[in-house]
Amino acid sequence: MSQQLLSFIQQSIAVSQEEFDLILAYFKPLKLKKNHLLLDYGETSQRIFFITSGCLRIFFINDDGQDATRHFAFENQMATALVSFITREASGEFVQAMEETELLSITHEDFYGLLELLPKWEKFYRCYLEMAYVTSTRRLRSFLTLDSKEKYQQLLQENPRIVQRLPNKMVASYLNISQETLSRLKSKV
Amino acid sequence: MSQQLLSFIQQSIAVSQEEFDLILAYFKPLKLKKNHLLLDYGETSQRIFFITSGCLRIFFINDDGQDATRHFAFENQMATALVSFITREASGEFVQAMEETELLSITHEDFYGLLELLPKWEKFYRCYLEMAYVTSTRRLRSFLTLDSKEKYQQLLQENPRIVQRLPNKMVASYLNISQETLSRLKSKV
DNA sequence: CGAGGCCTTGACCGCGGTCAATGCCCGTGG
DNA sequence: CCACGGGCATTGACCGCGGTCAAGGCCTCG
Repeated sequence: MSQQLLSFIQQSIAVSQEEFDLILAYFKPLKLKKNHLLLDYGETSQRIFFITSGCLRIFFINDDGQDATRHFAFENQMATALVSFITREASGEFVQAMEETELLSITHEDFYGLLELLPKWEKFYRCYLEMAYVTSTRRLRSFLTLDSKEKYQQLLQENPRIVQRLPNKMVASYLNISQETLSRLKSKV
Repeated sequence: MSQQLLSFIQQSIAVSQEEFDLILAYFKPLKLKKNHLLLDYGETSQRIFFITSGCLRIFFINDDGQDATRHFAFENQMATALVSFITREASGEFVQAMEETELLSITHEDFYGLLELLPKWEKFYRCYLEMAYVTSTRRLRSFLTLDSKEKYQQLLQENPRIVQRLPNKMVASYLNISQETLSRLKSKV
């Protein structure tokens, strides 16, 4: 598990063994059952998670009680309700385990503490934010320019794992279309 | 003009006069006429801009030739086609001056060079990315959970400047609704 | 074996887009 | 200074994508 985290970090920065030990000390392992809610509406996101196995889902719920999925994160990815994590305000996002999931979690305080302690952690976080921003903007673009069929086809091409691994209901929520529409789309192609 | 940039930087980090002189040396002033296209489709975003007066618009064009506005940036804000700026890939986004606009521009090379030269520039950029991410995700959320009327009302509340200062056509493009729909919405409320 | 959740399919409908006509404002040139 | 033309806003008529509601079948898990 810690090996996975090391590899993930080394995608952005080089760290020595001592530096990694320092970092790792702040991460606590956690094991979740399927459907466990890690963060509820109105709570402030106090931790960021590195997933070693399983899958997390980050989603909104709108006024009618419909949910809209903002993001799926799988093993070897980092995730949280990032807006609340950054702003320290109550979250409009939920975080939930889609499967039995194992992760390493670090608190906001320790994470930002590392930014002071270890200058290269700034770079690590910056790289993470760059990727998160790129992902978010690509997603924004797909909603601004594609119809539901095109969104589904793009998802199949760029992120087939989501379609393969998760129930239709969740895929529909990710594309922001109804389950029925997704079902009809699939039967056509 | 340089005073505006200094204030902007000092919102995230404290800089000495020498540090600011070092930074400022990389920024070149530029004056644009209304409608000038700063970045065209397929070009790679080579510069990031600090606006001292005027307004920039960052937008996509979809297959039917319709445009969808991702962002408006006004005086005392920084902007660019950030995805292309980060990834160094050809941009799917356009950047255009909405009004006569004056700005300070720095190249990608110099901007990333400063990250090495000046450790606190990492923090400045990180804070900028945090804000950009929060803005982008809030916007994503509004598309995932609101209908056109709600989007317009939210815009009126959170960013009235856009409605006051820009033509309807541009406001509609920002909300990703047709000009006609926006016109009907306005006449009702 | 029963119950509940998920997927599929059909019928219906409403939001918002498209097309078209008209009016208004404004910049440009004769 | 006025005449003209082009871009923008408004309004009406129409329509299609995709949502909602409902019924039925299937699979999973207790």
